[in-house]
Amino acid sequence: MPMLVRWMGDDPVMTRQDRLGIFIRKLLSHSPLSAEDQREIRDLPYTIRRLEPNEHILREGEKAKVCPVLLQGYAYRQKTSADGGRQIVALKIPGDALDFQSLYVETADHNLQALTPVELAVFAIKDFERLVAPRPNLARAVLVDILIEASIAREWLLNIGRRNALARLAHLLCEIFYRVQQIAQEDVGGFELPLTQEQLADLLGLTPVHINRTIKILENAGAVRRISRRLTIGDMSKLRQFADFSDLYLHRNTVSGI
Amino acid sequence: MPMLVRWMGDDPVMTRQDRLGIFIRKLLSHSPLSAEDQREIRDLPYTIRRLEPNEHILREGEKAKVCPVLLQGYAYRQKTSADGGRQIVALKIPGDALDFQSLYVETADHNLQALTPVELAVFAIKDFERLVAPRPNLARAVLVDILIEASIAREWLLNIGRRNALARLAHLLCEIFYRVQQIAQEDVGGFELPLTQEQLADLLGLTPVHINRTIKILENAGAVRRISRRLTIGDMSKLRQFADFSDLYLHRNTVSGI
DNA sequence: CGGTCTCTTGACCTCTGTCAAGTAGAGTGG
DNA sequence: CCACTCTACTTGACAGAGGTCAAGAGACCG
Repeated sequence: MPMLVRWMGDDPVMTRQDRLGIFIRKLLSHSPLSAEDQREIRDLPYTIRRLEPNEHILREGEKAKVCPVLLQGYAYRQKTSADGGRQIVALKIPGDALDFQSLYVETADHNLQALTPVELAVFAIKDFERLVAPRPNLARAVLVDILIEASIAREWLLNIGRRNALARLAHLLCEIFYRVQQIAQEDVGGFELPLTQEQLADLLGLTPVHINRTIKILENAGAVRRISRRLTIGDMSKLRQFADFSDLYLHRNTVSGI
Repeated sequence: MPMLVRWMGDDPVMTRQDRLGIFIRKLLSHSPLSAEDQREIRDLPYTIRRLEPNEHILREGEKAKVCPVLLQGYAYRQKTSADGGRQIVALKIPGDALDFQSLYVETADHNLQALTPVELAVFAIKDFERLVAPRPNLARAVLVDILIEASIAREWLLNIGRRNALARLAHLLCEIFYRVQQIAQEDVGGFELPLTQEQLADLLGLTPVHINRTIKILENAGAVRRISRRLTIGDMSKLRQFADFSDLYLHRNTVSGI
């Protein structure tokens, strides 16, 4: 395992409550929660589930019976067109709740799968609902989480609809870096991307071959580095220039109300 | 005004409460609301605001102070890239709430503008919050509304990322037809699109010239018709074939729980 | 009836896709 | 430690969908 997961703690000393720390940190990054709110989350019963890359967490058309939160690894939402084209429509990183949607809507409209080996904390929907319903702060945190994911989807629409391959790739890398940085407890300066070029292609509406060519441009410009096959950020400011990146759409610590 | 707005009622006999009917109908299309819930909405104070095409309802970076609902006309969410590329990231039709997001998040991450001449019902955020907070059914309806918009954004990602121009355009036309049909009280068989080719281009990540070429293909196939400049559906089943369209992602009448 | 905004069309260009062959790591078994 | 295999990456030649440019034609509007 590369350093990417170091700060996610495989530490056997961690208690069950500790393991949810990353989830709480994620929620706190956009919503204020009282110490009691946090404790209530930590005290919620859950089971740990581990999946291999590309295993399904939820399938299009299904009804979810549980509420999974990503503790380790990456996951993605994916849809396919009739002619087999695959599009990844969301990328989830450690700390992200994977399926708040199923708390409120009957059937899944996309496939939810593990991208890397993942570890999930799986709550029962009933438990989660009972927790959130009477606590406005938590209900709001869930809502804000949903809204931020929607905002990211809109930025992706702009990215895929209007930016060329180079800017598109740079933009995605910037976003991942910012998001990982946000939930990491330490600096993630040189973190390594666990994405294959095929996955990058499916994220960006491009082909693997063109991703390869585009990475090389970023690499030659020094914006990105590679150790063997692993992609690493070389020069963030260069990357941002390529990307036309602004983090406004990530809504970091910009909650209204309380 | 073409038949498109006929069923939206400019009828002067309509009371203030009546005018909100289309909003309630939209909410009912995905969430059950008691008669009392509905009355509470109708009794909420609001002001009417009319805007011309492309006028801003909300600007990126701003904080909304009101909660607008679209009564007549179309509106859109839009983002631009550094090199001036414009992408429409959401299309709103009569009955749609335009900005539930601002109830929960500090700053707007996109521009919200009128596409045609529009009529808005504008609620005060405070009023709306006071209405929704103690009513779980209404809170849930707001949430489901937000989730369905997010689902549409994901389908658009697939559409723009993986479908060619022909399927892409056909898919958008199918979606608009289904959505308009859903809130219309009568059959909207031959309804006319109020979109220019440039707007279609900005919706689909294409150029106006290519939209023009693509419309002609659909027209020659009989999937679409044109009277002067106005686009009309010619043959829905053909259009669906071009589009690889399934309406699952619109989540029509598929709510979980109460 | 001139002005303006769309739409239309053709010629040409280029970004990205396709195909195909080859290379390099990572893992496995001997 | 060395084959062997599998998967991912790399590269080049070529193709094609969609973009760009530019000029002209239709609508619509005062």
